[in-house]
Amino acid sequence: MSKTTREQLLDVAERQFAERGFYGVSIAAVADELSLTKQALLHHFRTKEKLYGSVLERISRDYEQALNDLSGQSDVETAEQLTEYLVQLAEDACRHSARTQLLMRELLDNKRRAETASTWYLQSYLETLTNRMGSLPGWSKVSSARVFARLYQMLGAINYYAISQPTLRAILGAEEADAVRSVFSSELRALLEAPVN
Amino acid sequence: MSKTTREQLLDVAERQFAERGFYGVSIAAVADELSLTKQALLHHFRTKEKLYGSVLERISRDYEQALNDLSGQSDVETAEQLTEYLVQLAEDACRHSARTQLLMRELLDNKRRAETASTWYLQSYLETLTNRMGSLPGWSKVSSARVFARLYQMLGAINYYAISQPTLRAILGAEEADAVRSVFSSELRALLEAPVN
DNA sequence: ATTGCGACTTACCACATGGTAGGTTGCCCG
DNA sequence: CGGGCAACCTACCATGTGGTAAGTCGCAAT
Repeated sequence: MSKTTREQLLDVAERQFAERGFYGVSIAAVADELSLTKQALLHHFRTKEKLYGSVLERISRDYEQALNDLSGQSDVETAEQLTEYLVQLAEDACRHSARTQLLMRELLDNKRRAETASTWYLQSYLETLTNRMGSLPGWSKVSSARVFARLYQMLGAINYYAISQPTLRAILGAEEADAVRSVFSSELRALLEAPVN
Repeated sequence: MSKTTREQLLDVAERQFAERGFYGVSIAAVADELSLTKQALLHHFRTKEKLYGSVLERISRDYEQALNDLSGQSDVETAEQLTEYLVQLAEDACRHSARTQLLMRELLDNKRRAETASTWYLQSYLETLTNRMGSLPGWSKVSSARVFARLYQMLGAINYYAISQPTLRAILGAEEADAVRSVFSSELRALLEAPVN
């Protein structure tokens, strides 16, 4: 059985919002891509804001689930597990760059936007990761601010690189961009071995 | 003597584009903030795209100059100099977060946008930095792809953190956010001491 | 059979947008 | 004094936008 119309609308909206941002997308354009009228879209999502919110909600649900799946695997965390998780995260971020882009846009916009949907999901996600990193052997005696700063630097390195892919391909050329990509994970691992203060 | 109208328009446009993105800003709103009509704005910049381009151009000019200023100071680069430059960059990025936000938005958009203005500036900027990092003692025998990957990770950590400031303040609370900020530079320095492959 | 309802449609509207056309004003230069 | 020009202005317009109103159609339950 194929996807429901609602699901397909969310797919298209997610991609368009990622590419052009909230204001750059018209609901008519989203509906049009499925050969529907915009009123069909408005039937499923009463307003444009609601559509955008649903897209965000779906992403946050997926992320949270992915984190829970990984979380359940073992009680004690080793440095290797966290490292592998972040490496995996980087690869996912590059693969599903649309979602990464959308979340980056949300990060830029949510100062103005009152909705706290993504903020809340980010909150629990960040808390979980921070706690896991803080409970690592080397980090046990470090202040939570330092743990968080370091974690956020890693996330920044990953997400910034992910959304830069098209640009990098343009300014470095395809072969050099591929070369960078092939060593990115290993450089990320090296970063994670940086000394702890 | 005060700034020219054109300069003031660029100031306002820069801030609004940073806050709401290209599509989220109307030229009328920009002009209105200076108690002008939008036709006054259209007199100085013939189209909205041209206005946006001029904003980008001004930023790129400033960045390039800042890099040149630093570049002229000495011929040989030490690891400490590069470190201090990046630390300084991080502080500037947080202080002038509007510009950082605008450039991040441009990075997200320029896949669609044909203008290569920002891409070109990024290109020479990145080349310069990569060369400087590659000529450091520890990095001399490393492939350019690895040098670039590592550099880009640092830039990602810096810029991502800079644009996240408001969100972090919201989810961490003011005091914890300040605590993170006060240790950010020192954690950045630690990152730069990560082992070289 | 009839009712109800979800999934759509066409028709319409108020409004904001980017941009054009054609002034008016004031200042500098000959 | 007078021409020209930069820096604005009012008036206007075509287009696209999000959203409302009211209907059609098919199907499932009563």
